[in-house]
Formats: sequence, structure tokens, C-alpha cells
Amino acid sequence: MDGEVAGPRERYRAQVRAEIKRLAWEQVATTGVAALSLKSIAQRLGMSGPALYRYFAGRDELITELIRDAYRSLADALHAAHDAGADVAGLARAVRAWAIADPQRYLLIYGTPVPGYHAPGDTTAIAGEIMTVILAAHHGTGVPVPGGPFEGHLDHHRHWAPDPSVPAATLRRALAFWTRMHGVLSLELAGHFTGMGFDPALLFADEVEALQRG
Amino acid sequence: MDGEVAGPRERYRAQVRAEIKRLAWEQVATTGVAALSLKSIAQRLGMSGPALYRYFAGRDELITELIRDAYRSLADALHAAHDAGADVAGLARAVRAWAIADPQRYLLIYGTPVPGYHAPGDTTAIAGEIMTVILAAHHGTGVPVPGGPFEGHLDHHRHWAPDPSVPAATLRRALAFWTRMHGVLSLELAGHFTGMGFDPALLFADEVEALQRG
DNA sequence: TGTACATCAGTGAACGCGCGTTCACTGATGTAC
DNA sequence: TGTACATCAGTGAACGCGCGTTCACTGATGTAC
Repeated sequence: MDGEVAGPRERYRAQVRAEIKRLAWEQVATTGVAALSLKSIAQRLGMSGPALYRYFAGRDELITELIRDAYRSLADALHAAHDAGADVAGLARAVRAWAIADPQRYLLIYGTPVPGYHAPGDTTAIAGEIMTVILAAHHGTGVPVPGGPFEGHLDHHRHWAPDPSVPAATLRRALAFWTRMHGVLSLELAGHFTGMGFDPALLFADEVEALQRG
Repeated sequence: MDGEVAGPRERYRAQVRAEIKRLAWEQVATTGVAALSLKSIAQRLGMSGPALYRYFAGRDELITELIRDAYRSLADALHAAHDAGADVAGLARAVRAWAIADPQRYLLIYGTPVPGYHAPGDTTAIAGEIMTVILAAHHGTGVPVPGGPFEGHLDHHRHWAPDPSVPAATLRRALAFWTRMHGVLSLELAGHFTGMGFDPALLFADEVEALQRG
């Protein structure tokens, strides 16, 4: 059942699971997901390979768990910013800070997808949650983008909006927020601005500001 | 020397090299770079593993060659569009078509970087060529974005511009072109729009149009 | 035109690697009487 | 409080895999005389 008190064994299990995930993140942060290896995690943990199978069904389940945690963490960061009264720019700053803090965590969500891998259902639920916060921050905000044909299209393809009362212009602005932020951020994280000399943080801030101007 | 006529052996070598690269691309397109394997390419070619070492020093050299080709191909597509008189929107369409035609080729350049891998110098030269075409298409075009502090910053960090006469506003617009296009495109290719219902092509077109409105 | 030689493409066996995963097991820890 | 039993964390050996890469070799192909 659910309301049961966790016995000492369950508490221990939870601790070791957390420790495994911590080491997994460490490995992902330095070498990327592709290089994530159960055996090397076990080694760092001081136990031998097969022991990990007490805690995770296999490598795939561990990776899935990391992805879920990454989504969860981003959603939490957005909620925190929103609850603290952040406007659109504040939300953007929160996302950027979150991404810079651990680029591989950002790339785990938004980077090159592993061919053949399909995210479990609940991550798309968290993705929806993220979009909801972004939409909330854009609620009744700023000059609407002069509605091109795309806004009409959005009006008929809006089932991803949490609420039918959200105007298409707001959906449009939220999409722009998302795609433009991701554009600057992912190019920066991938190192495509290095050697160009300008400060990516300023470009990011300027993009966000342009977003608010309408 | 250089002006030598290629003997039959060199011609053969070139053919096999090309065939190896063709099969490598096939593999990259379906399973991504991470899964690129020399042995399986050799197998598909009908020869045994070590034979490939006659043509490439190793896996890294092959991948480097693929990346170089990807850059070259993108630069060529942009040049072709520009020479055909395409405006900014036309250039964007060309990039999108190029990316959609082979997503993994796009991701090879703009996707998650392999930790520890450093692109050879000549790819950054081609990247500069790409930027030059984009800048040319923006030359004397459209309403300048009201210059925020970032434009002043750009004016002092512009050594990546091919020509000191390019105004900072143009540099700014070219950057916006690049980052916004990439934002929509990479999210689309990574599948983040699936399930949302709207047509990514229309979002892309709308972003490009917004870019032109200033 | 014919022969001797050098070049070089491709083979097959082998090495060492690290991986995920399985299995039968040992021994400690918690639990029920 | 003490004992018998069940649970379960962790081990160690092993399997099979595919990888990149090396090496000594064979045999065909081109070249020089």
C-alpha cells in the first residue's frame, strides 16, 4: 500500500539508488549519456557490476530515470521562478541559469535524440507542465505579434494548451519564447559561438528583450 | 605534385573512398554517429574490416571527413540559393530543406557535441563562409532592430564579420536569423513538436517572416 | 611485345577492451514466534 | 529476550558481443626496362 512506514531496508535502498543516480549524473555531466556505463558506476560506488541490478532493471531504466529527473528539475526551476513573481525575462533567466549549471542535463532533454529511444509517457506530462508555466507567464502580456496565417493555424491546433481560453496570440508568443531561447542556448552550449568573440549572455538577454518588445 | 593525371589506381582509390563514405552516411542517417562502425561498413562493402584502413586512418578520420562534408554541403546549398537571388526567406527555406532532407546530417553539425572532440580548423573556415552568405543576404535589408546594448557590444566584437563595413545592426540580424532558425529546426528534428499538433513548417515560415518584419 | 619487379589492395587471425547481463552463491540483516 | 527462518544486498565467475586496431601475408595490378 501507500501509507506504509518505510522500513530500514527501504530507506537503505532509497539511499543507494540516490547515490547511483548521483554518480550517473556526474558521469553524464563529464562525458555525456553515450558514455554512461553501469560497470564504471558500480566501480566508483565500491561494489561490483551486477549489484546495480538490485536497484535498476538495466541501463535503459537508469537513463529513463535521469531524463525524468532532468524534466522534473527544469519544471521545478520554472515553477520556482514563476511563484517568485518572475516575468517572461525572469523565466528566461531561470532557464538559462538552469542550463548553464549543467549543460549535459539540458542536452539530455533538448539535445540530439537517441535514435530508437522513446520517452515514457510521464515525461511528456512534465513537458506539458513546463509549457503551462511558460503560457502563464505570457498571460495577457505585451504587444501581440501581428497575427500571420500561423496564428489562425494555431487556433485550430491548440490541444496542447491547458486551457481553451488562452488566446492564439499567447500560444504564439510562448512558442517564440521557447524556440528562440533554445536557439541561442543550444548553439551556445554546443560551442558554436566560441571564436566569435561576443558574449552569449548578452545575445540571450537581447533576444529575450526583443521577445518582450513584441 | 599537383597537376598530375590520376592513374587507374588513384581513380579506384577515390571510388572506394566515396563508397565508404556513402555507406557511412547511410549508417549515420539511420542510427546516428554514435553507432557508426567501421566493421559494419566493411561488411556491407563486401570486404573485411582491416581493409578500410587502406582508405582512412581510423574511425575518427572518417567522422571528421563526414563533418567536413556536412559543412561543405550546407555551405554549397546556401551559396546556390544566394546565387539564385534568394532573399532572407529563401535562404531560410534552403536551410530547412537541407536539414529535413537528412536530419542526422544537420545534427552532425548542430547537435550535441561529442565531449572531447574538437573540429579541425577547416570546418570553422566553412562555418565562416556560411556566416558570410547569411550576412550578404541581410545586407542593407529591412528595418534595423532598435539597437539595444547588445548591438554596441557587437560593434566591438565583430572580428567574425568578413568585412569591417558591415553595420552592427546587420550582424545582429544575421545572428537572429541563425539562432531563431536553429531554434525551430532543432526542436522539430528532435521531435519536440510531435504531439502538439501544429505544423512545424508553418511555425518556421512564421518565424522567418517575423524576422523580416524587423 | 615480353619479362622482372615494385606497388599496393585486401585477407585472416589475433589482441585487448569494455560493455550489459545472467546465474548460482554467500552472508548479513530484519522479522515472526 | 532468544531462537528459527525468510528476505535480500552483494559477490564472483562467466557469457557473448562488437568494437577499433595491428600484423604478417597473398595475390593481383600497374610499371619500367
